[in-house]
Amino acid sequence: MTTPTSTQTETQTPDDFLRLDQQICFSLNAASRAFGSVYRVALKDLGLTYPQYLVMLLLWEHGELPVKKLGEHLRLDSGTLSPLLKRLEATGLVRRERSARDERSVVVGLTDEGGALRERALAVPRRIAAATSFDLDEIRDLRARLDKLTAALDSAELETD
Amino acid sequence: MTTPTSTQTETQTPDDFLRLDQQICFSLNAASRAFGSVYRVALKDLGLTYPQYLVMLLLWEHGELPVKKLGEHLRLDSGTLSPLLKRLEATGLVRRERSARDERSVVVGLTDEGGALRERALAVPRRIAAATSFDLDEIRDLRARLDKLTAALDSAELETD
DNA sequence: CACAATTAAGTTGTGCGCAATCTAGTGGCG
DNA sequence: CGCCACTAGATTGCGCACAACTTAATTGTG
Repeated sequence: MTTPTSTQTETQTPDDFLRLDQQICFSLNAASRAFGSVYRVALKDLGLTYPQYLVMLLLWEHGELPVKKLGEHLRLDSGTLSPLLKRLEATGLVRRERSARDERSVVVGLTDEGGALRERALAVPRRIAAATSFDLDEIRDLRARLDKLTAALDSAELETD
Repeated sequence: MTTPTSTQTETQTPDDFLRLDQQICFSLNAASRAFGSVYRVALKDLGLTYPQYLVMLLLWEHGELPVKKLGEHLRLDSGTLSPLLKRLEATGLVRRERSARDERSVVVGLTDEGGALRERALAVPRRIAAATSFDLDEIRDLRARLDKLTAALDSAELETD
């Protein structure tokens, strides 16, 4: 067993801190991956992965966006987006062209096929919502907490400490 | 802009469902990745990635475990664990040997170096906790909700539907 | 005991996430 | 104009997550 000998003094590091701290990030991770499995099934007949689906959501909403903007919305850099977009282009859902105004920028838009896929994607959210068995208020509340947590982590990262 | 023409009838799929549903899983994902960045920094001088750190936590707590048990605790299969453990073995923190009782099983244990690393790891939780700026109750509550969500997603997945 | 079904790890292949680096275009500013 | 800092994307390399498959050991059942 090797039961930790909880020192329990006023200062830091009581022995089982090494379990407590694991909790929140691990739970987060586990939930995220569990969602992944559910989305994987729901998105299978659309031929999309979850990150690809997120890109398509943005394009369905905004019509077209430069890679930079996609990255800002999704918190992803070009190292992740470039190959992902290349795959979406290869499957014919997306079109990429360099902006005329700024030759550095690449604008991503929908092909007809990509636009048409939206119809079939409308069934996805309901399937996901059913799988969570959370009501909308619960979801909203949880989301708010998570966003607050993310913001805290982001700003903590900036500090040199 | 292409503002969706919210149909708003009684049935499902009001148009912007395609944004709402993104929310919870995306927030989850974002929080998980934000944690990843913070852990990456905190674990850097230990020479561990976050998943490797989780394995070490289990070994520090339990002494040694078969790969199967590690996978159950972490929700990971051998496809992920085998190469990860091989890397930990290569850096000298971990020892792997086939069980004598069941030759199929591989038991993972700590080397002296791996055991010694625990001392330095004790500083990690505090750094992480500081970065979240959440108090313990908040953490506990959030964790409970996430675990409930994960359980719901897991059981939903089993249903053939 | 023999042999099929099950189980534990490992392997292979794909895609994501991210750091680090590279390329090329843009925008100052003297 | 010429040079330099900056910016947008792409590329490379590594590790994780997971599906699908392989190999080898074990268990159960006739």
